Amino acid sequence: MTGPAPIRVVLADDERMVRTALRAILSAEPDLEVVGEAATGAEAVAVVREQRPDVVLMDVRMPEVDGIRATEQILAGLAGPPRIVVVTTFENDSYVYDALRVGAAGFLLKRAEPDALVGAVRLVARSDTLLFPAAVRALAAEHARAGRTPPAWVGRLTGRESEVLRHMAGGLTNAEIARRMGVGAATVKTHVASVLAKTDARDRTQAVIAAYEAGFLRGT
Amino acid sequence: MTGPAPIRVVLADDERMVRTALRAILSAEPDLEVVGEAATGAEAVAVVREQRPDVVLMDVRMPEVDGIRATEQILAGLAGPPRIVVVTTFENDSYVYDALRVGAAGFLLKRAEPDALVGAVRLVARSDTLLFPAAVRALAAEHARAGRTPPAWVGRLTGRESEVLRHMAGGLTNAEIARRMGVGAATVKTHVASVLAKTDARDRTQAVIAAYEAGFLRGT
DNA sequence: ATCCGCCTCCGCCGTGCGGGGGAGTGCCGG
DNA sequence: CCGGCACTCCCCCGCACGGCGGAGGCGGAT
Repeated sequence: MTGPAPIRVVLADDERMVRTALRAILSAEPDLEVVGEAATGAEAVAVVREQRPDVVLMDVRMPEVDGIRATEQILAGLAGPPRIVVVTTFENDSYVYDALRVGAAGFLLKRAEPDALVGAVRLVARSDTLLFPAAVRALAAEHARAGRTPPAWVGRLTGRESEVLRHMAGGLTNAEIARRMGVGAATVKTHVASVLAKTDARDRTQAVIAAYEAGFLRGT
Repeated sequence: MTGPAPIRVVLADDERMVRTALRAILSAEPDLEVVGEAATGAEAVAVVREQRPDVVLMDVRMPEVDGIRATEQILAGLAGPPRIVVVTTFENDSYVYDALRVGAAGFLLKRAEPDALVGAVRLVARSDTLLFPAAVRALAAEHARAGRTPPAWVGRLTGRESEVLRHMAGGLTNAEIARRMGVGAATVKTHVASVLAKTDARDRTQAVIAAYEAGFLRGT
């Protein structure tokens, strides 16, 4: 039942006390083994390169090279890179996005229960699962807001009108749109007028704003 | 050491075989207890209301009421709602965003290892941790793209110019901006001209586009 | 003391833009 | 068969817009 090969973990945090605490928590588990520690980002990269751990617990705030950059370097430079769990103190830390961007496997709060910590380490070591706290909900909520119900006018636009609106949002003048669409300038004016009416805009600027707000330009 | 109260789990999936498999996996763990099953979203809501579980494993695709809507209803209607882990088959499922939006505590793939599954259940039951597969990386990457390096001109704008650009992006005419800022129309024209020059735009529409593209309106 | 950036304003001028009409063509569906 | 819709194009008009040049005050930096 017990895997003979323990999960090898490296700790990266500038505060010695935090490292000690983490080590104490993880060492209590028979299937976890702390194989290295680092106090700076640069050190973390070196230790990981040397120890080849399965999981890295990486603090975001560290002198010289921060945890994000260190994560980036580790994942970029190694063949079989470890799973990196970014650790931070505050929930509304904007680092979550950075952590995700650079390919961190997870994101944990320092205030998390020890149980959650060891559980997280086991999880990222064994599967392609990411761990994220409530902050991610904010991200998702924002995304949901951006992709919310498109206004009714989007569906009412005819093919030509949509095309014209797209060109308007590209910053083209009526004459340029006419040239690109192979029609007369007067025709474009008609379409623009229709777009303005349907978007309830009084000028092309407001129409373009409406297009952006509605996420009308998705699919570029 | 062992908590006497097991984690109560409800399974919601339209395929009987999946439910059986999940039940088998979870029942093998002494600290987990499957207290109910549901084959539709509506059923899931009813079962949860009755059983008050700690965790719900919710399939996204279900007849009548899908898992997302069911999650929404459960979290909206109950006082002490359970943690809901949304389960799906495919990784690039757009449901991740929906799951996050409606407040699901986690997101798991059916192809995940049994170990990961039980680990996930324990984790969401005990802590405020979210579980997400690689699909979230795409979300983050998109967010990173949207929040990429702001163009140089953003920093070059003076206070007044920024204010004017913000109003332009609000769809106001020069006269309206002048009124709102308590200055003369000529002054606004000057600022607009500066903005156009710095944003390399030839008209206000292009300037507004630049503002949107640069994420200049963040903080609204 | 000097310079420079920012903010404030003033004119003039050309034009792209938007509002208001009208009008002809095809196509689809009742 | 005819009405409705989308697409095409035309006219005129008023004006907000943007380009140009100029000017004065005010504060911080050198």
